[in-house]
Amino acid sequence: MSRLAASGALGRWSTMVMYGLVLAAVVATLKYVEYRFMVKSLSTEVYIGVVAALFTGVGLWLGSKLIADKKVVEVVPATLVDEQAVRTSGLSARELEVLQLMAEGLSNQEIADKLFVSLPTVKSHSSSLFTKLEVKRRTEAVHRAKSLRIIA
Amino acid sequence: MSRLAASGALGRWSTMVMYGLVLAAVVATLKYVEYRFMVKSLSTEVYIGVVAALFTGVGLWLGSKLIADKKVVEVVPATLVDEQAVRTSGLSARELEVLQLMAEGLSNQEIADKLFVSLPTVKSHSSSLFTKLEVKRRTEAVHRAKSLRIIA
DNA sequence: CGAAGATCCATACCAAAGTATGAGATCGTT
DNA sequence: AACGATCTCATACTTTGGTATGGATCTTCG
Repeated sequence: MSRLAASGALGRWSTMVMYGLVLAAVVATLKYVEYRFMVKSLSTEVYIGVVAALFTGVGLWLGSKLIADKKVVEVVPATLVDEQAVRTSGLSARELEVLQLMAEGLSNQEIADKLFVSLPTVKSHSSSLFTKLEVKRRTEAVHRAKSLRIIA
Repeated sequence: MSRLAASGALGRWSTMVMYGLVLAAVVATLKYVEYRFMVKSLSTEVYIGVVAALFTGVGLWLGSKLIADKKVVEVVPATLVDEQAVRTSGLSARELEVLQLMAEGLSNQEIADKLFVSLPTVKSHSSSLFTKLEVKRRTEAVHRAKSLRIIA
């Protein structure tokens, strides 16, 4: 939905046209005001101020149309893993696997079966994994890993 | 994090000041260019065009700073508890407390200390809690409770 | 009032988790 | 080739987790 909205909101082409038209309209309006009220000497600074304000608004509007939605698509998956954090954690591939299965509530024996290794091996991975995450228990490891976005 | 970024990114006050300074700088620059290159008649339209472009950029930038982050805070809280699920689970108040502390990685002893009860009491709550959630281990309980949105 | 559920605690016992130590095999890199 | 890291496994031991059983209050509700 967001992706469609982002790309479909405004084509590059029509955006440019609209843009030019708005600019022209602003200038025309200012000239008109100047003429209509016989104010010969509206200073350049005033023009610039008005235009600046107006186009800040335009930029804001454009931003909400083009950027906001895009940001959402970037942020929503933030509930997932942060590759950077995974690398920083220093966990090996195997340790990460064990950790993920732990998070799903599996016992060491079940993990061993699923990975086709022995129970001592899983315990070995567990211990080194706990050390790297600076925790003492599996539940703590899971909690920390989730808060660090190392696992989903 | 997002909340801090959203409110701390730009104070209303400093925003206005920056804004005025940028505007002043732009006008000054244009005047300088006009003087420096003896271009007496840079038309008002050119000024306006430049300023419009610049401040569209400013608006865009502001938008990305202020709007994007705001979107984030709207999206994130979607991951909370489902009161209905909590009631349906049949967990008592105390069992729920124990479960929540489990999810934070605390040991039974730590939970006992935090709730000012004995270790056997916590074990008692744990066991009945496991039965109600139909699990055998605390890690499994936490996993299930989270998927059911019984806990955050 | 009496039954039901919740909370609290205890003791005992078994299962699982975690630690310590050591060691063999593989692999990529210096 | 030598080194470090990873993966594997084992054995022994300690700690924590979980079950079973039972008992004591206390509250709520029909």
